[in-house]
Amino acid sequence: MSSRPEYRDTLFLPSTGFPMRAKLAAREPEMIARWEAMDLWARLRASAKGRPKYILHDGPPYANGQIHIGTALNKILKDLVNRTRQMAGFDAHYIPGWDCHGLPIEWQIEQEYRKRKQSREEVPIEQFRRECRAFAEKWIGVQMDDFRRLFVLGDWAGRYLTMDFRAEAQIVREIGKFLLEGSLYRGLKPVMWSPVERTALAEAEVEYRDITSTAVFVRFPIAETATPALAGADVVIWTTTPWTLPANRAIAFGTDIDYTVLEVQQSDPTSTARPGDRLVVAAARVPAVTATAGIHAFEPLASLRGATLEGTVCSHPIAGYDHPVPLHAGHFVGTDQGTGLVHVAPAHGDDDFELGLRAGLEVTEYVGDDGRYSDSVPQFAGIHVFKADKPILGALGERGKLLATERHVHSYPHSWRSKQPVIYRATQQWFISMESHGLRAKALAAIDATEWIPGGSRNRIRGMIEHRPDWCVSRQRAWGVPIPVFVDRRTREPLRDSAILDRVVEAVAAEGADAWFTRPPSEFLGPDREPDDYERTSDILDVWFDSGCTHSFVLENNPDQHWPADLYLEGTDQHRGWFHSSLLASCGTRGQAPYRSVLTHGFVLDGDGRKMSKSAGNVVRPQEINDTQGADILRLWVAMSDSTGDLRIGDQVLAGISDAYRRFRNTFRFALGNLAGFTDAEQINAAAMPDLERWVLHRLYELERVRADAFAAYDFQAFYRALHNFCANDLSSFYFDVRKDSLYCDRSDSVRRRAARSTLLLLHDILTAWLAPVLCFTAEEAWLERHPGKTESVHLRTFPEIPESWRNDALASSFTRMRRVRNLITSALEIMRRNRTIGSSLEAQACVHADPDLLSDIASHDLAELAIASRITLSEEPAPADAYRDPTIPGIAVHATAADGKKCARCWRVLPEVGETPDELCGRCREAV
RNA sequence: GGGCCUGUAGCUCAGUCGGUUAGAGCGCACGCCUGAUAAGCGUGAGGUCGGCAGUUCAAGUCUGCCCAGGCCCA
Repeated sequence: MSSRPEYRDTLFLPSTGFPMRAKLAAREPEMIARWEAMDLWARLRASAKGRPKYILHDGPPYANGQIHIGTALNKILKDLVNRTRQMAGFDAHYIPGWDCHGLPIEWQIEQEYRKRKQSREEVPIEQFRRECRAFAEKWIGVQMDDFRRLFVLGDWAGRYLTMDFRAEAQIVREIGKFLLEGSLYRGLKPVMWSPVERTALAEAEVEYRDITSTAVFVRFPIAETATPALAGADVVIWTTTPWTLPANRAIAFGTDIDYTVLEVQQSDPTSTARPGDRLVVAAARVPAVTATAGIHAFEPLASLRGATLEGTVCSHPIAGYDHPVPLHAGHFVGTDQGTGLVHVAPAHGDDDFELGLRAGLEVTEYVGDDGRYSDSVPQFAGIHVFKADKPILGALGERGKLLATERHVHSYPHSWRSKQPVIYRATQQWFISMESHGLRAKALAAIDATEWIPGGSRNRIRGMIEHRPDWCVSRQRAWGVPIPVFVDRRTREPLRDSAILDRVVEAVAAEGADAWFTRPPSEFLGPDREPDDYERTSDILDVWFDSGCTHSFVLENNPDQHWPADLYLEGTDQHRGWFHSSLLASCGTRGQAPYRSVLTHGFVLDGDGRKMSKSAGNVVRPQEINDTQGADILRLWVAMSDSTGDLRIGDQVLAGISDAYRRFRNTFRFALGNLAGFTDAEQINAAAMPDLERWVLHRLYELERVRADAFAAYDFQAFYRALHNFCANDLSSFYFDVRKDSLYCDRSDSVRRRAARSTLLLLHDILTAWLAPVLCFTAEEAWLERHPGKTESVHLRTFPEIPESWRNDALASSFTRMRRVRNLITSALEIMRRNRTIGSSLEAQACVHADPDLLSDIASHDLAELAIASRITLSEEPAPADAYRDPTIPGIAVHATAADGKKCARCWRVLPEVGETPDELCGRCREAV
């Protein structure tokens, strides 16, 4: 039984230059250099010339920092879409872009000034804008390097920037359309205002944090009422923002809320509530309010429904504020906290403003840009509103109107950039009306006409569009596209003149948005208008308007693209961001959405499903994965995750991805190793192949259908999971394992070996194409191993045609049954292995006992070959008692024993024929050597 | 607090119209092989289907509530 080492040299053992260890982190950059040297992008475009276009329009990342794992996910997903569409026969010309204007960049430049103890006001606006531009350029370079390191294919040389002059000019033209149409209007509205940054903020620029405020209970004496029970009483309001009290113009009550008029009988000596005082509060709040105010005993005098309060008028509690304070119904009033009576300052809240509109209240402009009360404000002029608590409380106390104070922790809006609290403040802003020209209706219709994946996206954006207020597009900042409007000094009306707009667009296209600020107004106004009659708007546009216009300057009038885009693909946060602003900008100017489909992906969480944050220390950086494991690992993670929901990434997840990667890689390695020296002459066609090979081809046919369906639905995970299972289940543990004997030991001219090698070639050909979109580097490496050439690339290929003739359902179901029997045999062998009767399965033989009808099906297969045993016999006789059975597979048993005969010194099978000659070889091997 | 979404094995995911004992791959444990070798093969363990209630002859699947997580908003 001794094996003869010299026979090793007569075998065809695998041989390949494709290493088992990938060394991706080191090799990937070399491969990128090679693709750039061969100008892969230009070759791709040339090869796709004339094919139908597929346009995925890139949502521009913001150019102010390193990319994070979410950015990487987004770009890799886009790349998967583009590559799979390109390989499916489309011309996928992808133009990446960047969002360049806006507050975050301005803020960083200002920070640099602050570090140098320099004020921004000392710097000319052109210089400031120049610095912002340089800052954006720097980060665009950094981000582009990272994207290219991930091997995201795109027109990097032709990338778009929202700060390109032609982009800025087009953005001016787009806002100009709203101006000329009349839906752009100027209005006074409370907006979120950051006193630190001195600008209005969009909701997207605000984050909520918990703060502790001094909440106050304030008494408003009733001055006029038709209800006798109210005479002489004080209405008590509660607010967490005492600084808004000077702007108070009304008090809101709930129509259906029950209120109590109570008379104080006994109170704490420190309390401002004196016996005999009468107070009005919601019945539900009486216990809380009296407790806070130190009222120990009281008498409820009357109880009345909110509606009866209408018509009652209070006087203002602070000296010097003599205006009446009427009571009005407000739908926003509740009794969860406070007093059930809400102080209304129309200048300082949305609800307040709306109530003020209905009730005809004055909107005060008491607070300036810097957050200080303006000079006209009695008592408090010049005081910053965040430092106003003390003087306001003092003024209330002077008149005995401060009933109580308490510390109150609540969530409050902050600028996400400066982390400083913001205020609601009435300011002059530019708005795009949702109603005046039917924008809301157009947008809703466009939502219905768009495909949303997953389906929940439609509901989400619909709800937002249905309820959103008019779009506030102005910002009192410098780094952005100007709102190109002249306002008539006398009428305060914006000038709507297309000739002026044309001149502005032309100037911006030539010298950038600076032109608006630096050119004399007369150049734009033309000879017929007197510059002194008009005021040039200095506001710039909300950056969401910029990015909402990318479709117009990237897709339209571009022969490489088309409008609308086939797909927008962004994270789920973009329902309120880019999906939203693009929809409004496009519906307002073109009446339809700029996209046919919108695909959304989730957010990346850590290994435990938690949000990543610097403070939690659970941030996974894509750059680090590239530099350690390789971009192919990161790409495979994307392809094998369900990106419609949130994704997890962490050591354990990445370890799993690495395992999957190794399976794919070793599949390539096995095929390549066994294809050494393979030539066209050796190849045979499918019809001449054994059943085993034809079954492999059938499986490829099935996978092709999964592939086509999955890619069409952007469900990459479904296909790559199926492919991974195929490599593990069907190839490695079955087909490859079975065919090793033939590949290593058969004569080189045997049909069986030739069929196996032909199949390996097909597998190599098909799997390199199928994996090319994901494992860009590895698939290329495997492809070049058989197709060397300076300008050769797997990425220039399309998906191979899989012939319908490979389909063989009957064979497939027969194989399914056979593999069940095979499992039974391997289980039986395992028992012998435990008993130390055998080690290798080739040391065993087995007899399969079964009913005749079962046997006839099994008999069509060479079970010894398929189960890698030395002999399998079939018998209709009842099985011996110690035979292996599986209760779930009735009517069949396997009786396994040590194989009869001697071990062939070359192929290691144990056969009776070995030893008949002195060479200790089986018949097949004797002939082969 | 509101809107949208997610929750099945340690991980990544299947699970059709409600219908047998809930599956796969990986990982893990144990064993084998040493001719894919920092590989390969086999066997096995592992689940209160987030929880509770309801509808039903029957619920991972339908309904309600709750819990946890995410995005957006307040």
